[in-house]
Amino acid sequence: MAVKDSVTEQQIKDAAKKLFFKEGRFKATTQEIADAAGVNRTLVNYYFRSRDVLFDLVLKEAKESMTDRLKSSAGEENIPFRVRIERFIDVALEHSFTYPYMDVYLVSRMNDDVNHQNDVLANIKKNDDLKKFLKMVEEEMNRGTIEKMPPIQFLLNMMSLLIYPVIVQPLFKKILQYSDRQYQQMLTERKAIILKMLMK
Amino acid sequence: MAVKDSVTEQQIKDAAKKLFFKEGRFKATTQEIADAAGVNRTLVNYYFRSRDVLFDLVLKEAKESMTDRLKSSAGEENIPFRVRIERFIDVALEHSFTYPYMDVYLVSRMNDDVNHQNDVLANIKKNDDLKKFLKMVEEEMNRGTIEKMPPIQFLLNMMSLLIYPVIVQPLFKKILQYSDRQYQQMLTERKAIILKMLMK
DNA sequence: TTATTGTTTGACATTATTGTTAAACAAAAG
DNA sequence: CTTTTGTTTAACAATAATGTCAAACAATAA
Repeated sequence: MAVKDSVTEQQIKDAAKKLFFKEGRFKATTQEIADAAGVNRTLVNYYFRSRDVLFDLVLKEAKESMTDRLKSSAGEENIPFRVRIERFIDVALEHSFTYPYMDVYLVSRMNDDVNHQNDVLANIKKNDDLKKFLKMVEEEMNRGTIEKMPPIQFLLNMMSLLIYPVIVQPLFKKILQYSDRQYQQMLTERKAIILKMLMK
Repeated sequence: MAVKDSVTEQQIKDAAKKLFFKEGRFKATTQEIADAAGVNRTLVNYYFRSRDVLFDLVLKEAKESMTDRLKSSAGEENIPFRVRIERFIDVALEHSFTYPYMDVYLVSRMNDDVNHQNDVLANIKKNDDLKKFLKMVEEEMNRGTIEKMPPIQFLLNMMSLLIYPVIVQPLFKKILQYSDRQYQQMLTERKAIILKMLMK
């Protein structure tokens, strides 16, 4: 038995994630992924059976990463709502610096999946954290610290303000002639702006 | 000479647009496009030389459609800023009902292009309407009707609040168990909400 | 040492899709 | 009527990527 155990398997998955989420190379072939992992191409088939299985696995982990981020804002502790939102913004920004292309990968693939009846989306609905968060939002509206509206609209606003600028990063960087550094700086500036827009 | 002139060419382009922007089938093959247009597959090559030429053409038109929408808000007429924003929201919402997948197609393709050094993005920067719009935003901030911030952040906020919910439509429809009709309804409700968030 | 087990590799088969070409076709012009 | 021009078609070639398989390999267990 080799010492490596399943190091190779992890290397392949990590290489795929790096290509997708850090470099935005969504059309990477198995050959390119194998090269990035420094292994033979057929090992992708050996460990994951098929390209699609690997891709769906990576997509699943991206999806989980997203719900985890929401969890960080809806978590159990008894902290003020404003702090929750701040925490969510911090987590989301930090995440977008590490994986600038994950969100756009998600929306692209979700779209494909709806057409291809994959069930990657299937188990999303049973999301208790979402319900919990929406309930907190409603309470906060009754308390008067945020504008009254259907709670789902508050969630949409928050996600929009945070994630859209990350998704359109390639486009806007070109339009504004910003460097990576400058764009990140601008995203960071958004924390205060977003907070002001969300809270009264 | 055939009576049809270049009807076929238009049929193919329209079929591609329909598949991409209305149905979200971004991975459509030339065969599928030809089928949707009701013509022989090789006519795609006859009229457009290659698949990529057709795809880039369609992308270019989508890009123009986007800048046109911005123009509708930065246009010459001397109308109040608030009305401009209202008009932009109306145009954007209407557009999203007709072509629900155009925005996500844009961000997906932009991303590919950055990696593939296509120059579809090349001529975007010379966008006078953008500058004009940002200038108006700045004036409005001095007038005190909108919160002070770097004007580009105002633009980002507006685009985010409008377009993100359209981009994540497939995902959110699933999560919320909404029908097309319900989701559209929710998007329409956003007009008042977005206006309130953008203007003091 | 030699089985055994899991891993890695290269050669090959398969598949899917695009692009090319020459011939058939249709309609108007000469 | 036949020539010309542009359009359409089917057959074929080229390409690129995935997936399979048997053999080679490495390391431990027997």
